[in-house]
Amino acid sequence: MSGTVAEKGLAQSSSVGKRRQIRPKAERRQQLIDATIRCIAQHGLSAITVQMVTREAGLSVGIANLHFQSKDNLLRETLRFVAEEYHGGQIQIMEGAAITDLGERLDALLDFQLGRGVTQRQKMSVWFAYYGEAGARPVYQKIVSTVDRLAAQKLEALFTAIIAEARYEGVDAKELATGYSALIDGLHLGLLVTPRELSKRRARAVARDFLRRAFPRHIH
Amino acid sequence: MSGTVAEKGLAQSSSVGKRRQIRPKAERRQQLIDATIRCIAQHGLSAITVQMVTREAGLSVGIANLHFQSKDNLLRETLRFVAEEYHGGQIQIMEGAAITDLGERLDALLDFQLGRGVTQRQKMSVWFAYYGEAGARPVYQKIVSTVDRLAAQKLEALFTAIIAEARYEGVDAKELATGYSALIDGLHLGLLVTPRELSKRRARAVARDFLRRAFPRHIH
DNA sequence: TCAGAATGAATGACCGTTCATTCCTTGGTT
DNA sequence: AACCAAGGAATGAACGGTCATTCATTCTGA
Repeated sequence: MSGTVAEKGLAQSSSVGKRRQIRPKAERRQQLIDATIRCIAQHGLSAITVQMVTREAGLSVGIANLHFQSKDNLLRETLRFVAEEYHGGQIQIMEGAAITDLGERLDALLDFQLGRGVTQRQKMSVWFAYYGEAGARPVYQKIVSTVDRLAAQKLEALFTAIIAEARYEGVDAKELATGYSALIDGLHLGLLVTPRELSKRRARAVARDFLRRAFPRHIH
Repeated sequence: MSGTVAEKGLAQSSSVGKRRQIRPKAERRQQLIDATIRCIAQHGLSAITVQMVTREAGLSVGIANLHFQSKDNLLRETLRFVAEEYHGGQIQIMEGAAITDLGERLDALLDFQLGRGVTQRQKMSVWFAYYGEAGARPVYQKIVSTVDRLAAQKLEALFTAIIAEARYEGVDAKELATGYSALIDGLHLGLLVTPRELSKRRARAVARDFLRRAFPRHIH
């Protein structure tokens, strides 16, 4: 078990090399945020400790307060990172010039939202851990709703374009966008809490079904 | 401020009457569970302490361990209570003999799921606080998925009956039930995290729209 | 050589849990 | 009716453990 290879284990967690390294501030911050994400996924937001996070990052305790001033701030910045990553990915798809066909764009969005990257237990755990605290912590609420609003606007714009293109009738883009977003959130929750009942495959089918019902001429 | 009236404030939290009272075990347990719900909603699951809960209940610290053995167990039992309350309400509507018309039954279900009782910030906060920890705590996952499965079966049965009644075609009851449940969960999340963006009225409209699209002859 | 990044033992605050003690409540006795 | 134990529900000071944070010290890299 004592390998002479593998100097840096998964994210330098169990490095035997004791030699102290000096790295740029931005890099250390990201390193700590990544470790925080892994810890939240494994132990939950309520069980997390600074010792746990810094050990996971392969660094000393004091480093957390050196770069983030407080544990509270580290958690806030971690949420900001996760939120921007998720919503940034969505917006990239919705604004990207690579795809011109609106139906394909919808497909790409669904693939992203229920694909490998996002639906890892790790990511979803973190996501909902913060949602759970949002009711009691206005700061979290604000971070999430800021990025959320932007993504919601882009989605509504996409739906509006689709409706115009195929002249769908009796469909309200805004209401549909709200429904679709809620559906995706609910499916993520299902994947997290009842993975036995809901497979990724089925989640995709359910979301696709929702879109097909709304835009039959775009989704097959 | 020193009222001679109002002996029992909101749930005996700030009672000046120091006189010790002895009450049946079941009543004390419920009293503590109620206080726990209020505390989770206000401070979040990760900030909760036994002192906080027992003070909210207007009792002494030791009482929590007397009736629940440990804080962990108190939290578990609180989740069980909330989960059974919510799913019990749903099942009552879906099994109740009072309503015979299937469309009305659907309406009643939607009213319950997005109505006053369930969509209080308090209830939703608690609900998602536990969901947030479910990724890291198998016990929570199990409690939720147990009651969830039963409700999902009843919902699927209701949808199957509706489909049979009006001979809807190209609709899968199971898939639709999964989608509807996810939609409701997602809307609850929206009401909790972005109440500015999503009003209860709009949440109802969105859910109703989903049902109308699936069962046009039952929902108007 | 030295600015400042990184360390980790030390500190004080707070948490869950315990249990010796207090004091209702009940039901049997006078 | 009045009284009195006995049983056990309720209390809260005390305890051991853990946590976030600090800062004197060490060490690195330019």
